[in-house]
Amino acid sequence: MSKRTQSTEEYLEAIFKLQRGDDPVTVKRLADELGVSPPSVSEMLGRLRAAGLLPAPGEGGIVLTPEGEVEGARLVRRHRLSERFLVDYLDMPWDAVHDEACKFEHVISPEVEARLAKQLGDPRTCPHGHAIPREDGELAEEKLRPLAEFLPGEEGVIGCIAEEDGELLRYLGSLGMLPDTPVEVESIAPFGGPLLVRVAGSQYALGREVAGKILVRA
Amino acid sequence: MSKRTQSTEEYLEAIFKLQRGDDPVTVKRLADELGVSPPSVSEMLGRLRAAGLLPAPGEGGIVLTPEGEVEGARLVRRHRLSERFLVDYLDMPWDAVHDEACKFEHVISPEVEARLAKQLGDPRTCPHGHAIPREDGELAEEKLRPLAEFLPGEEGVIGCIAEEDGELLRYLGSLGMLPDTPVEVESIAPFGGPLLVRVAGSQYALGREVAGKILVRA
DNA sequence: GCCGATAGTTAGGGTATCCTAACTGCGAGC
DNA sequence: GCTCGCAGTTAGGATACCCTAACTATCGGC
Repeated sequence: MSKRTQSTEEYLEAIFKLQRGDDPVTVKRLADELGVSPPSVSEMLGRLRAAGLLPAPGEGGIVLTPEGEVEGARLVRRHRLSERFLVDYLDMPWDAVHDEACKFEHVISPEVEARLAKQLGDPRTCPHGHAIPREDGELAEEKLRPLAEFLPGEEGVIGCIAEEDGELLRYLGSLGMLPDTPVEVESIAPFGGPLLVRVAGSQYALGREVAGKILVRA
Repeated sequence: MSKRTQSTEEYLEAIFKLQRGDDPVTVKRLADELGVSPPSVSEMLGRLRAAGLLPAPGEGGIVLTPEGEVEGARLVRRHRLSERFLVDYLDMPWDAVHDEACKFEHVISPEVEARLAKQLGDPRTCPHGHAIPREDGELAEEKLRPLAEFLPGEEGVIGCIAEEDGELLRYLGSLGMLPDTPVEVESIAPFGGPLLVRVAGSQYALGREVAGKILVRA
């Protein structure tokens, strides 16, 4: 009733994360997210339904049951705690920890999870700024706006980076654009051109694409 | 050429460990060690041979190739480093860490391994006293004698406990019989009876079975 | 020198996971 | 209102595990 395979956990987590977005969760999106084929997803959804993690047969789209929700949150919690651990204790660069944490999240028992959280000082966010769900699955989300939507003159504080790709994180890190850093949009070039932003006294030109990944507390 | 499944790694590690004993490694012993059936072992041995971790087809019994040897040592290293981490950083009891470490050892990358070792102060042994192989696979083993072979009046210092069962470890822990603790055999009851040992000023009666699991530096 | 026990392998299945190819079914546009 | 395209499922197959049952082969006695 409770030992999930690693694969099962990966699907659970992916559904949980997609579910928090605005768009409905589809087979296609899951397949893309997990890098598998649509039939593989269909098949696994069947197993998840059988396990009571998704509502039984026909209806309601792909939405986790309360049980699935809790387990998904738990996995996200372990993932983000692992990232914090890798950065805070092992001193790894923030752009390298996502992939490692993907493996760790599946081997952390409740006991280890609890001790790890305590030892890390019960962190509220991962190194990329995402909130860490609580043990009971509660996830306090702030409403954030992509920097790309800011108007010239607006300012805010970086909340999180909506991207786990190491390349981008390395780039942003080199600019000092980490969570909790104040930013201001100074001007925006027309025709989809770059944004001129000011960070810690320096000025940088950011493409719209990149600016869309930077979520800011207004 | 280099991504092993978890199962493969478990076999590798088991062969590595059995290989350091005096008896030859057999299908039967592996099956017992891993809790699987002999045919499953045969099958996996075929895969290990195909992967170059065991010598090719017919000859030489079950002995790892140099490559297999290094990978096996590496897994043992990760396992024991994990145990140290769980005890030293997360404060877990020494009798609970083996099972957790069995899971961790498969998700630790070379990068994480190196940082973990450094952060823990490059420990030489696991919490149960077993030597931790070096990165290159070198494993410095001391020659130890089971306490059960000691004669009355002999003394020594506990080297390691040859058992990962939590029950026994909990018991020994409660007696203060941890690695690096001095012990003396005071007398031995005849007819396979218990040994009377002195540890840190207290006297305990240990069954032969238990005393055989306590390996001591003479 | 044959006999039974034991180790090991072969044969035949089962599950979980993945894939590609082919089919279904629904809505958008003309 | 028909058709094309895309999402999703079904069908069929592969691989890595694991198992039990049955066969082989080998070794210690007598």
